[in-house]
Order: sequence, then structure tokens, then C-alpha cells
Amino acid sequence: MYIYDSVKKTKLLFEPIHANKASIYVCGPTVYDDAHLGHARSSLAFDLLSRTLKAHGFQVTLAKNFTDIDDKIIKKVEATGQSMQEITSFYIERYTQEMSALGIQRADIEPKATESLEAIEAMIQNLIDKDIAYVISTGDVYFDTSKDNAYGNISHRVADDEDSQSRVEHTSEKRNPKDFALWKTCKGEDDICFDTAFSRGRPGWHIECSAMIEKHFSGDEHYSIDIHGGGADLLFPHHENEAAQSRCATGHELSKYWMHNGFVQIDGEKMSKSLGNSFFLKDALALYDGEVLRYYLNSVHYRNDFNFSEEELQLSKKRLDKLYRLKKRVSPGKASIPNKNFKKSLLDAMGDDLNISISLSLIDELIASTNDALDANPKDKGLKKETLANITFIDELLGFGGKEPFSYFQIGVDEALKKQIETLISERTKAKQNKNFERSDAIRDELGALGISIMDSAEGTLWEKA
RNA sequence: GGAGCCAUCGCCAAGUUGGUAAGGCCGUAGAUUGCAAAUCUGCUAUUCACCAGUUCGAGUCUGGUUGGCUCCUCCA
Repeated sequence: MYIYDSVKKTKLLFEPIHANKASIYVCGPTVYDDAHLGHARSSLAFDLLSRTLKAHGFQVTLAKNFTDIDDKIIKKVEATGQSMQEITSFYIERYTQEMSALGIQRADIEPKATESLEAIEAMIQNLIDKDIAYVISTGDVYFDTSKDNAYGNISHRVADDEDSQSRVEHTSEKRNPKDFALWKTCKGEDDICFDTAFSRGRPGWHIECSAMIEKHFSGDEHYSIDIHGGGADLLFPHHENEAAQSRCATGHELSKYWMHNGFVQIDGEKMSKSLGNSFFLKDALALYDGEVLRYYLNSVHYRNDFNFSEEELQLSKKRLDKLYRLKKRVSPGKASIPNKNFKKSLLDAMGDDLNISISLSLIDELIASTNDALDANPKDKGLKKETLANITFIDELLGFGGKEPFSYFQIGVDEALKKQIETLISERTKAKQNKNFERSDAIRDELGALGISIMDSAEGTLWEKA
């Protein structure tokens, strides 16, 4: 299993801290608004990673956090009058549902900042005790970047004189321009505040992840976890700062490998809330099936930027349809075991830094060759069972193809329409038997007007929703 | 201004250690079909933004040019 390490900038053999185990921590969302396609892509990328590692025999522990303490959440509290709890639990719930619609397996650990305050305080106190962090007159706590001689190793950003931590409010009390806040003091009564030894306030963004990782993973004397993941935009400053805090607090590196996913773009520009070009997942899921969206968003290698277009999404659907048509051909039945060569090829492809393109082409080839064999010998039971097993394996590894194939083609068709379709088809069959082709073609047109396409097969007339 | 990523057929998109360009969509010819659809088969980049270099040999390495994107502010 090879993965690309975005800090070392090279593909590396995955050699975990503990044999046959893989600990992964992915930066999750700040829960103050709906998730967009970018969040989906990140989740999807690491879902694929987790599935692939499992398929390669690793025992995976995946953690994905929810940042539920943040300035933006506080702003929303002020704007809506709802409590922080109400807001965060609402968006956590929605996020979870949407990710589940995309076939994303839930993380084994889903830590929240609000549930990790003790760990956060302990880590900050640890850094203060070592004089790596310092408290200023307001009660804010800063991380002294000059105390960490490895600072910059993650993002490879050369030290500069500019204040690169502007997320932190400017203060003359900072020791170095690059120092960043670990803890922010409450400003008003309404702020979300927690008591600590150093001041009443709330944690900074970066420290949350570091503390949660220490809380949930033990690692070894060199690293806390195997893989740390997130969007490419988190490399700096977020991951740089996380790494620095953890390094100074624990005496070892935070993560053995770092992986970053590329962006979803709209018209060639990064999708982001500040640009106002977000395509929210809830809207996308209202228009498209979650499985199709999954296939589409995963069809480009996770490290590349992904330019979203609806036409391309339709093409993905066509490709997925072919898999389900084959599944229809071999259903119903009992799965045997997957074809050895196919399984190995697919594992090899995914084991090469999640080469999804090769994987999808292997599946297309499997579909073509199986259809071909089935054309020659439609009653090949052994092949049918093996094909079913192959598709089950695809579903396990890549997360699509798991639906019942007939219902897949009937998404959005209600019982009444279904009945109507079946009536029309049986009428058409009779017309065809009587060689009344004018009538049968008219019925086909009628079905087409309903958005239904039909195909005559040896097993009778099958239909699909377009 | 500083740092980095990317540029492959009409469209999407693979291509680690340099060795002579996967796959999908579209198009097209055929098999099959009452006709379609579905399915299968054949064809479809002497060429990888451009220029120069290293090499027996480069999409793959080096330097430069052009174009696009990202980070340096919240961001997946």
C-alpha cells in the first residue's frame, strides 16, 4: 500500500506505527453551516482511504472531528438567538445524514471540541509550563513559534517577517509575529466561556485537533498517529500549527504521514463560502442520487482539483448505470467469491495512492468482458455468481454498486407510475406478438414521454428511469 | 510580493523508478433487433501547452516561456 505524503512530497510505502493497524485523523467541518461539495469530497477521499486500508488488511481507526467551538458559531448564535448547542447539533446531524447518503462510513471516533476541553487545557498548560506558550495581559495564550525549531517543516514555508497569523488579532504583546493563539479570553458576557487555570475563555482552532489526537490515540515514541488528513487549504497554517503544538507538548511528531485532498472548483475557481459559489450538499442531494454523486466526486484522483459540472455528473451516471445493468443481468442469485485476478488488480490500483482512474477502468473492462461472456452463454451460473461477488467487492472497496439493481433504475418512480408502466409494457408485448408494430412503437413513445426507456431482452422487456 | 500545484485525443481522465500514450463520454462502421434501446466488436492522439537541454531513448529528468489554480485571511 503506497500513499502520497504531501509533506515529504513523494509517494511512500505505508508502514504503520503498529503492524497491521492504521490510525487516521481527518479534520472535519466547523459546524455552523451546511456542508458543500468540497466537504463531501474530503470526506469521500478519506472514506476511500479507510476502505482501501481495510481491504489491504489493516485494522483502521478513523477519527474525524467536529469543530463545535468557533468564532463563526458564536456569530451564528448572536444572529439567530439559538444556543450554540442547538446550532452545532443541528449541523452535525445534517452533516452526518448527508455523508451517509454519499455512502461514507462513519468515523470510529467523532470527537468534538466541547467534549475535549480537559485535554485542550492540559495541553496548553503543558506548553505554558515549558515556557513554549505564554499568557498575555488579556489572558490570551499564545504559542511561541521561536521555541520550535522545526516550525515550518510541514508547509515548507520559509520564515518571513510578515505576520502570517492574522486570524489572531494583532497584539503588541506577541513575542513573534508568527505566534498564534491557543486560547482566547472571553470578551463579553454572551461569549462561550470555559474556566481554566490561565483564563476564562475558549480554545483556538489549531489546539483542538492536537488535543483530540492526544486524547484518543496513543501512537508510539515517534508519532501520535499514522496519517493526518484534510483539505489542501489546511496545510498552512492549520496543520503547521497543529504539528508544532504537538511536537512541543509530546516530544515527538504528530503524524507519520500527511495527506491532503484537492479542491472542488466551480468554473475553475475554488468553491468556498467566502466566494459565494458553494454548491451545498443538501441541494445536490435533492437533484441527484447520493450514489451517483459519490461515484462522480470520487472519479477524479483525490489530490487533483475537481471541476464540478453537471454534464460530467451525467456521464458518471451513465458509467454507473452500466455496472447496475450487469448486476441486473446476474440477479437475483447468490454470490460466490470474487475473481482472484480482478480482486488483486483492483486492490493494487487502489493500493497505489488510491488510483481511482485505473480502478474504474478495471471495472469497465470487467463489465464488458462479463457481458460478452454472458452474451455467448446466458445461463452461465458460475459466472453470474462470481460477478455478483465481484460487484459486492467493488461495493466494499469503493462504496458503489451495492443497491438492488432493479430498484436502482426505479429511483423516483412511485407505485402508481410503476403500475402504469407495467400495464403499458404488457400491452406492448401483446402488440408485438401480434406484429402490431405501429401500436408497440406508440407505446414505447408513450413510455419515453414518461421518462422511461425500455429494452427488450431474452428475459423479457426491462425498463429504466432515464 | 513570497510559497506551491497543474497543463495529455472534441470533453472527462490514467500514466513511481525515463523505453516508445489506459479507461469513460461523444463520433463512426459492424454484430444483434421487426425497428429501437441495451449488449458486444472494430476504428478514432506518431503525440503529451511552447522552447531549449541531458540521454541510445522523455508525457515522464533539467532550465526557460506562456496559461490556469491554490496557499500566505476563514476555509475540506
